[in-house]
Amino acid sequence: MPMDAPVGRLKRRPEFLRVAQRGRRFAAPGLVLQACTSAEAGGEIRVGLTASRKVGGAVVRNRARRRLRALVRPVLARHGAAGNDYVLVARQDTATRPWKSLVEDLETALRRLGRWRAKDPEKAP
RNA sequence: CCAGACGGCCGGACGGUCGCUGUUCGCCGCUUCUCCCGCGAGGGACGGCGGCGGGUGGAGGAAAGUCCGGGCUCCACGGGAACGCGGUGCCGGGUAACGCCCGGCGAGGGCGACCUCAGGGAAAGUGCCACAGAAACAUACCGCCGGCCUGCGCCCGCGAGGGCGUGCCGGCAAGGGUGAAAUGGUGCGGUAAGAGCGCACCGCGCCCCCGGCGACGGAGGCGGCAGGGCAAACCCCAUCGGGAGCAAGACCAAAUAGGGGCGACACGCCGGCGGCAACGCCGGCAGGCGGGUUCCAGCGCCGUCGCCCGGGUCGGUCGCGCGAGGCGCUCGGCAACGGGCGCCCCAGAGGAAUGACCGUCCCUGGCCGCGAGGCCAGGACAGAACCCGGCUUAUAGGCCGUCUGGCAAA
RNA sequence: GACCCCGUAGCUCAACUGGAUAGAGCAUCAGCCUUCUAAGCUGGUGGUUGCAGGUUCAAGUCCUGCCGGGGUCG
Repeated sequence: MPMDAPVGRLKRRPEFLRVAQRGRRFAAPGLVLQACTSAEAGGEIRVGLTASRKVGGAVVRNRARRRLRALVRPVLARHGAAGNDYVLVARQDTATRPWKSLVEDLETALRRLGRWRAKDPEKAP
């Protein structure tokens, strides 16, 4: 069983701004990932979710944010490097994109930002 | 069967794997205050927090727009009235209340079922009615008629006389023309020409009677028209309204700064003010502290430490889910709605949960196939933020009931 | 949560107290000028006045309900 990192939440506006300004970002078709090393995070990883009004009405925004949250446990907590703050930004296609594509979007985003963690934890030091 | 009118209802269904959250039960761990037992170490009770497991609940008919009406909370206010401002406006009911709903009246539209609209006052006053037109609320452009008449001019005629134009005085408002609108409409009589001048019918106003709680409807008589439109122009009349809003409001309460109290230690000099005094306040000097060190000058600060109190910010808790509550039956009422009885508890988040993914089924469309069927798309409008009653707006598709007009059959 | 303001030609703005073909500048089109272009001159096109109802003889203007922008306060 892979070791899932404990997941914290980003809630306040300064935390989002810090990740946006000091971190790296990668834009996939279904989502945008921003990542930033964080001393406050410690051994866990912290995640923030964002869906702006550009994405759609309240219903569409809620759906996009819920799908992004559903991505956190099976992908980000399992494969994301600990000690980082992540921000997942919803795009216009987030609510309608096929689920498999959305998973691949997040995986390639983690790889491109150098935050990919191997699936098998026993081989890691 | 076709076309249509009105009213009501639903707002995909089932299953699986992972999650979030409220509540409840059990077990485990930690634990402040309070209470109980114990000399004590400690144990227990009620709670609180965390974890695990089980049960159970978890977006809408519009949750939306914020257009009205309330509950609730705080503020203001002795009561009432007047003024101002804002809303509402046929009548009668319903309701906690409403600008909402129901039933009825009136006007307009539709073959019809039905739909749409709305108070009174223009004789309380002010104002506006462009252009056109003579004139828009007071009048006469063209016109019609009479008189002066033997006026004047022209023409016709042998003549008597006649015609046309024109001047003055007077009568009329029928016709023409303008306009959205021109002083009731149609017909007959009447007249020099006309006119409600007279008459009949219709309209209008007043009076009276009948029906109705009423808006109003109907019948009769009288008056002869008593005098245009706009009050979603100002206004008058009637009636309603104190202001703010859950970020209301209440409670708990870090760090820092500042305020107050108590205790310990420290506490010089001069001047002024108050006071009997203890003493307090102010100003100056001295003193102490502040730059890596020393001196001088300048600047800033002024008892020090400890404990406590109150206000208050971040933060947290409550407000916050039993209510003008749902569902069923029944009674009264044409209905809106109300009464009675029984059953039920039905979201409470906090950057913000109520879901993510997969499968089967159900609709709709396209393609393939002779066919059974298969494949691929799509399934509306839209997300609670203190809560109710309405209104308005958005909405794929479907279901039910009543009624109207046709066609066909019996 | 409580409010306010604005929507007029492709763009920027007018239209008095309701009054009749909704104006102006830039842009655009055509012509003149020039060897050509620009500038200049002349003329033209271009509007469901955000939408739907209502009041009125008449609505960009008044009333009601929507739609879309922008802004204020706590």
